[in-house]
Amino acid sequence: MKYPTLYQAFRKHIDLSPKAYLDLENRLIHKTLDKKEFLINEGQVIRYLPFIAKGLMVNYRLDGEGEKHVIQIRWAGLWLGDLYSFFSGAPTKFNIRAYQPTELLMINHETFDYITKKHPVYERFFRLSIQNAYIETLNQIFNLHSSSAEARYLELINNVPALLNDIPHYLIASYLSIKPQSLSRIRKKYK
Amino acid sequence: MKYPTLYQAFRKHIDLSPKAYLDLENRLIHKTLDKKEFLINEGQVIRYLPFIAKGLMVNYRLDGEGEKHVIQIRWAGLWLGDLYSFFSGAPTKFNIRAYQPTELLMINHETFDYITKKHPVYERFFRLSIQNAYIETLNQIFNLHSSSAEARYLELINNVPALLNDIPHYLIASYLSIKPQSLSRIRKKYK
DNA sequence: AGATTCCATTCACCTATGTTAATGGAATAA
DNA sequence: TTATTCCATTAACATAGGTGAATGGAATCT
Repeated sequence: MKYPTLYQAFRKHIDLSPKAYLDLENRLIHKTLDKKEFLINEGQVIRYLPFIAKGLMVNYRLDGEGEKHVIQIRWAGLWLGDLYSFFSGAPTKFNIRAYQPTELLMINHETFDYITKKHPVYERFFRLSIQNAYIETLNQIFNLHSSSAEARYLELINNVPALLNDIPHYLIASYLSIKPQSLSRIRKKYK
Repeated sequence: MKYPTLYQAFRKHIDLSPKAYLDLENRLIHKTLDKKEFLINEGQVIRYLPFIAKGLMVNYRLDGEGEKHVIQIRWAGLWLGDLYSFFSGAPTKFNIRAYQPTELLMINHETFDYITKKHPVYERFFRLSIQNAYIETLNQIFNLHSSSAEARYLELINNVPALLNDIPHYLIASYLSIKPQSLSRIRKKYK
């Protein structure tokens, strides 16, 4: 078993035999990204379901003025990507980029079809994954509605204290939906 | 066929024979809600997947101060509810309420299990539905990040002009994440 | 019908965050 | 190493949206 983190990620949601896991593990595509390297850009079709084995990735969209808006920040142990683009074949609207040296384990369509047919428990896993991703974004909307930027900042660094050292602050500001200057202003209050 | 709207909703995503559709239609639970009647409240477990045949429903969450935050507004032809609560059995954090006389067609667990086993195409439909709901919320987050309240208002009434007559303005304000006074201020500009 | 509650609107004032510009240090490139 | 770009921070000023209070009309209750 080369990637116990991945096995654990599955076991959190489904009852998966080591054998069924290894059947998948042997088919994974391993990909390494340097700091600031892109996994995918707006307009491309994503052909993989990527799991972050190590590192940190940021998912942002560009608005009409070309301004970046960070929608997701994801780290080791999590999936990311654009499920819609993967399943529908439509070009993505997202830009997904590593901000630390990152290792990905990726499932392509062929492997996805194979393992969900061979081990139906994986089908359940991916349905649960989408469901969880959906719930998480609903929470994110609720937070944007109900908490101030300051409160969102405090919650974020409380949950993921390492974040401030791992990515540029302007990306954290963008994720919080404020400008870097405002983030600085908030941070000053807590020094 | 009693509910062509529902059949159309399925046909938008999957290739469904009338026979397979009728097999479901006969098992639907029909529910009528009065104006302002709740479908479900925070803390309850939702036991159905509801489709809106007629009317209009609002989904909101309460924050720590007891303030309502409207997360979704949904109308005829759409599904709603809390997929997470339905599939996991966990109590919901949402309050779902009709704001017009509403008719729902609901699928319970027994029916869900039956039709997805009998007609696997339904399985695909529900995976696509979750996926679409997920994409929609990602868009909602992007809009909250990238557009002003004024721009979000203009987009909303452009997409759903009837909304202003169908629900109280304070709910629209909440959905836009502003106060009713601010909505009035914006509306004044466009008279 | 009359009383009551609810709701949209307006106004004056307030606050959080945006904007523009400047600075210096850190990271990167030559 | 030096030059250059990038980034976090600060400050002064600008603005979108919040707050609290008042008003009048619509809807609901008795």
